[in-house]
Amino acid sequence: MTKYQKQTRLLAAVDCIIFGFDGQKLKLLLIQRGFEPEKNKWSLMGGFIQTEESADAAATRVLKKLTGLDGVYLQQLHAFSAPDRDPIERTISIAYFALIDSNLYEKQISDEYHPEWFPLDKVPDLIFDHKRMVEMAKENLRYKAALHPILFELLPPRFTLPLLQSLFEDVYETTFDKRNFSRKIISTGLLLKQKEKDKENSKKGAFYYKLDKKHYKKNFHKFQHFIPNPNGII
Amino acid sequence: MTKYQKQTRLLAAVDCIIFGFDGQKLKLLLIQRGFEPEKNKWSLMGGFIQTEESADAAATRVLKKLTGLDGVYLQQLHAFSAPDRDPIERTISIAYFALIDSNLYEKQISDEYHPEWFPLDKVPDLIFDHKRMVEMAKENLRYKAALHPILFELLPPRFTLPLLQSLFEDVYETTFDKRNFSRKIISTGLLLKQKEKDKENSKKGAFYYKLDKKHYKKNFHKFQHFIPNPNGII
DNA sequence: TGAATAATTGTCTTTTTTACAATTATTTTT
DNA sequence: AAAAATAATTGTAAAAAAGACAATTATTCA
Repeated sequence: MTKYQKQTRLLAAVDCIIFGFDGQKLKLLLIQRGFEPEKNKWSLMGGFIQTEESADAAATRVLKKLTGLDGVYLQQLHAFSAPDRDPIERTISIAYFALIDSNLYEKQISDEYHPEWFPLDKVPDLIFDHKRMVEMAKENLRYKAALHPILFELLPPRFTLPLLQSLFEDVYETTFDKRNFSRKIISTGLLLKQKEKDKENSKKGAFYYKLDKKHYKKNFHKFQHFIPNPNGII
Repeated sequence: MTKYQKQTRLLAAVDCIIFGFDGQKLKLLLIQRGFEPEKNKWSLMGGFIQTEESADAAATRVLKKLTGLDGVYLQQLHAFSAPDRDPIERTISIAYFALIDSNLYEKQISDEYHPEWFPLDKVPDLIFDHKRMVEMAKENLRYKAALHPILFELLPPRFTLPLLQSLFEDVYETTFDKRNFSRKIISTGLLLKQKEKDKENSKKGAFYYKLDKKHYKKNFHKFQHFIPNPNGII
């Protein structure tokens, strides 16, 4: 069989922009790079794509290695490929972003990397083009979360409306009217009201809600805008 | 300096999903692959990323090689990386999609590839995972065009409302009410009505419109949905 | 002059969005 | 036990956007 003889081979990596919400602020999980170049500088968690591994599989592996978590929301963001982005050797990096409930994350699992959570407005200098990756991920998160119910991935299974609203407000750096917010959220039909209340954060207590998984999957791709029904679903 | 000694190097390519509109139908520009494996099978136009070239640059180069066109709308779609996607040797492909006015394209430029335009509902079998790339590009085009004024990239500088509507109808495989469509389009403030009419396609003639470039750039990123103003612009 | 053709335009109804504040449940304090 | 404090919950009216629906207009051709 022929081969693609004359072409350049190069390294391929993945990097993960890991968003987490601790109930207060949206944060980013960063590590201290464990090897040269730029050893001990802050960095996104990443890794090289292995011989028999897709980029998706590599990102899943890398994410699990750092957080210990499976089944996390993870999606490809963008491939970064400037020839000089890694000074040692040409490397293409496929960036992914992940959304996790940061309460599930246990630091102990990967102490090897000295991971830390940073609020989005206090992200330190990052190696290579990781700053740009983070910027793009933030932009994409806002874009996507305006149309799809993905921010729930950052919350525990049971959450209150005030908590949900504070998450949205943090993501979009704005405030919403409580009445309008709850009406809009409830009208999506995605939430199931629970009988129990969270009594930890207020005297009156706030009802818990859960996602209605059936409607969640069915409605995930829905959106309306210029085109009333872009996917022909309704 | 250290090197990333133990890692696998692999091939990196780009593939272009080229959409064109000829005034009637949205079409896809495909080529007949010029080398083994799968020689003479239908394929997306693609090429390997060169040593000193980013993926964006490679996609631009490849697109120009086939169409002769510069300054075309081109955006990264997704990186495809299944280990066995190319049977000869492991290759990651970064897919891009392009939007061109197919009247600008001249077949002669690249007769080497025997390129042909195919309506979207008559796309032949394609090599490797190119079918999947096309599916994803169609989906992404619909998604994005519902929120951003990118379909204009498929039209000549002057176009009529009936032509614009037929393009939207073709992209979304549906029909729109003429009155509501024009009201909505005009209300974006993106169009400048011209004094001349197109008299070729009807007795009455239809007024030409042009894009208002200033508003186009300013409003490109705007959209409204769940979040009234996700980018804090207004 | 009339018929044919396709572009252009208007209104009413329904739905969605927005702006805005009083009431309720519970705990803490007096 | 009553009152105060705190935060959650709920309603309504006005404005804007979307949707349904058909008559009129400009032009060419017979």
